[in-house]
Amino acid sequence: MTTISTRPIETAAHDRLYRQLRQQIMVGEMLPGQALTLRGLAKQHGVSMTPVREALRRLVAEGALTLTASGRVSTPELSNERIEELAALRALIEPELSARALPRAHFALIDRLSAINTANAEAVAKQDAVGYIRTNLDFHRTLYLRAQSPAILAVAETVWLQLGPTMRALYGRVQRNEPPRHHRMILAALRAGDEPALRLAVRADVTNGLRHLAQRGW
Amino acid sequence: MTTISTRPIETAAHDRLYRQLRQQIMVGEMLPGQALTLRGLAKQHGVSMTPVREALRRLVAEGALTLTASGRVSTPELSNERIEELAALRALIEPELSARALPRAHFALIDRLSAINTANAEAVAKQDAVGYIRTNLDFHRTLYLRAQSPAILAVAETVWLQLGPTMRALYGRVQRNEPPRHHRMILAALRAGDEPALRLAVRADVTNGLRHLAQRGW
DNA sequence: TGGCGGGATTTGTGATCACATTCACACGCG
DNA sequence: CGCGTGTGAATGTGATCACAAATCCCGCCA
Repeated sequence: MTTISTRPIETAAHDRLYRQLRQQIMVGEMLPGQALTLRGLAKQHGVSMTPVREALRRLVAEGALTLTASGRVSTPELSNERIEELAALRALIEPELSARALPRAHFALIDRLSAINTANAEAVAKQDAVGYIRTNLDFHRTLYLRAQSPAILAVAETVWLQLGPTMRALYGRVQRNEPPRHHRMILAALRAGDEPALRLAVRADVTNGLRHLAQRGW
Repeated sequence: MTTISTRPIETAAHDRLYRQLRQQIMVGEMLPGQALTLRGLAKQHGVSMTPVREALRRLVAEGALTLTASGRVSTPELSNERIEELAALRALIEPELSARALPRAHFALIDRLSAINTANAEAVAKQDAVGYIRTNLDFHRTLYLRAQSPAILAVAETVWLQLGPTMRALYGRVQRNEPPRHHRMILAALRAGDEPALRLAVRADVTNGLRHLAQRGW
């Protein structure tokens, strides 16, 4: 409407919108079942329906959003079975990523992980659900980036994305009083260079958080 | 242009196009590096650019197609490292799927798997690369469907999709003279109800086919 | 009072157009 | 003869419009 510069120097509008929504979904800023409309998002972001459509289509393809029979999109309300599957995927993939990262995990990385863990503790203290999820995922992503395995990491992030709204709904009501205890075990295994222990710690960390989800009556 | 029925009774145009392209890519009907244009596909399928855009965006999101910096889409030319990662993902995920399917794998299923294997052998005899890939994937999918784990199966299919063009490029030049020998081991393990053997056979089958890919100079 | 029917509104889908960038190819200079 | 360069074609992006289906909501009838 205002500026008709169809291809800005930076990134395309649909791509910016995609990234923004993806981030919001992954860290749990949206609750399960929240509806999104093309015109609503378009007006909200000052663009036309076209880029919104592309961004949503992309997110639906990744499982970040679900599509009703009539084409409406909303954040997913996961069934118990689906949560179990996603937890199983995390338990399969993330130990592998951590093992691949291990040979390249030096002191500087472990220090950064510790710092993220501290920020996580602060989010816990402030009862900040979104902050908790974000720092938790940051912890894992920072470690896995060292694996130099972008394709595997992408799958892991897709799983996180699908769990985003559900994680928020859970962590929003479960009273937490400390950061994940398994994070310390992960750090210890990294320092020791102990791959079996690392795999176990990562698997425990990943399945522990999600065990609670499936137990509640979703 | 002709029929202005924006929402047909069946499925949306972009969805039909998506499925068709996805199938073509997965079974290796397209070679790596093949370029796809919006207007070209639109004209080819008798629709406007809009549904084509959505179908392509979706396929790109799934990794079935890659996006150049200027927004052009083409089938991926995978690096050695990426092939290794995708093979590792298959090796992680598919044994799990087979193990989940095992308790529900009765005679009827094993018979169907044998039939698919026979069709696979015919494809080998006819030097039909696409037929080989299709029956091979059918073998795996038919087994995994019994796992009743749609989220995990979806991830596996996404991996297959990413490997599609590359598999074609490989199987098109490697002379095969028999169906995968591991398929018989899978069937034997299913009949015996032996989960460890099944996991091993599936892992071997999955990594065996792709080991050749990484060895060639991609 | 509760469910149901019908009209108004909302919403997704597809087509078409304008525009800027990118690509391809051939021409011309060194 | 090789290589950069410029021009025209091809391509992706975004906006806008028309249309039909889905949804919502309010009033009516049992």
